Amino acid sequence: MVGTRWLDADEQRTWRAFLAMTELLADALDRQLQTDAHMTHAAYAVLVTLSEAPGRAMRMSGLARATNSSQSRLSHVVARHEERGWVRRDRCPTDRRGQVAVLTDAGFAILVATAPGHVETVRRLLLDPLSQTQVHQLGAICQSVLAALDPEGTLSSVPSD
Amino acid sequence: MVGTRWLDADEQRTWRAFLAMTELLADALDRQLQTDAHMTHAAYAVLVTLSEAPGRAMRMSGLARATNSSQSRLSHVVARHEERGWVRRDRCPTDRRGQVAVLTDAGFAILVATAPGHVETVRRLLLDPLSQTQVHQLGAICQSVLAALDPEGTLSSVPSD
DNA sequence: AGCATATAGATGTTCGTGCAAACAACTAGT
DNA sequence: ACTAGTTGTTTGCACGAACATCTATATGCT
Repeated sequence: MVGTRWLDADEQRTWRAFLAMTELLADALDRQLQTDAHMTHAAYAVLVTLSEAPGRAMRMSGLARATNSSQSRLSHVVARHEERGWVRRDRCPTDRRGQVAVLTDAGFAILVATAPGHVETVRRLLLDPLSQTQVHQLGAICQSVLAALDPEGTLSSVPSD
Repeated sequence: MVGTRWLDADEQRTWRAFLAMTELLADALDRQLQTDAHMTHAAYAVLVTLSEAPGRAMRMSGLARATNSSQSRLSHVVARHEERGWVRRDRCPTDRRGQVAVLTDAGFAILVATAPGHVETVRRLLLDPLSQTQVHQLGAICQSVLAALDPEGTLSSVPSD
């Protein structure tokens, strides 16, 4: 390929700021969850998603999609949660290959204990520094990029309306 | 703590879209670099940063700061680069504790070969889906968040003017 | 029915990263 | 010079994540 469309100075700045921002933010959030709740962000996402599901239960594959996780990663994450007694695995009644991950009361309690600190961190590091207008702009921007990343809106978790 | 300021529906949507967007984007970029260049993003960042430094050389600690990496991570990354002959480690003339990482010609050649594909991916997945206005908005947003994450602008790499 | 193929999920290996510890060399105060 | 403390860097270890592989069940086709 001959003509690479390089980034101009402006795009360069935006891209690098974006990169630094997302890396530092992810690091900060991971560290918060790790030190306060001995948990990965992937692990936290599983608890949140289950807690919002009907019956606090979900098929493994659906849970994987909902948390933007590979099946392999989810399987490991749920295995760890099971060892801690936060999640239980039931056999799926309609498909004998399937497993249903169920959030236990202990798991829900952990989430209740963990969520405030996490939300507070998200607010402090991402939302508070922005004006309300910027928050809206950011929302629209993310939707646009998601549409490009995810051609056939597989993300039921992020409705656009 | 009694009063957690939970996210309202709007903030919730924005935050989750942001989360999904950054995760999917990072995954896509990592995969691109991995399959096309057998390289981590952290590894790529080191090559880029060195290539822009005077003499294509930089002290380890400065390189760590410039790439938003921990010293430990940088040490591992540079070790791998050294094995591949892309980077060389010289002793620092002014401080005998220090090491200077130097990009070799081979390393520079790899970067030249890798950059176009990477830039193309960044453009296709992030910049192209956005209007020019949105790119500017995103830039401003990132600067604001960075300021919060990084109280005393340690990031010389992202000037705000 | 019978076979190929696809899907759900688990497992093992390999690799990158964080953390804490180790060590060397610099700096400041005595 | 001597100690105390700090800084620059590397290293060992433990853990999470990606990828490929494997087993079991389901589905489609003839």
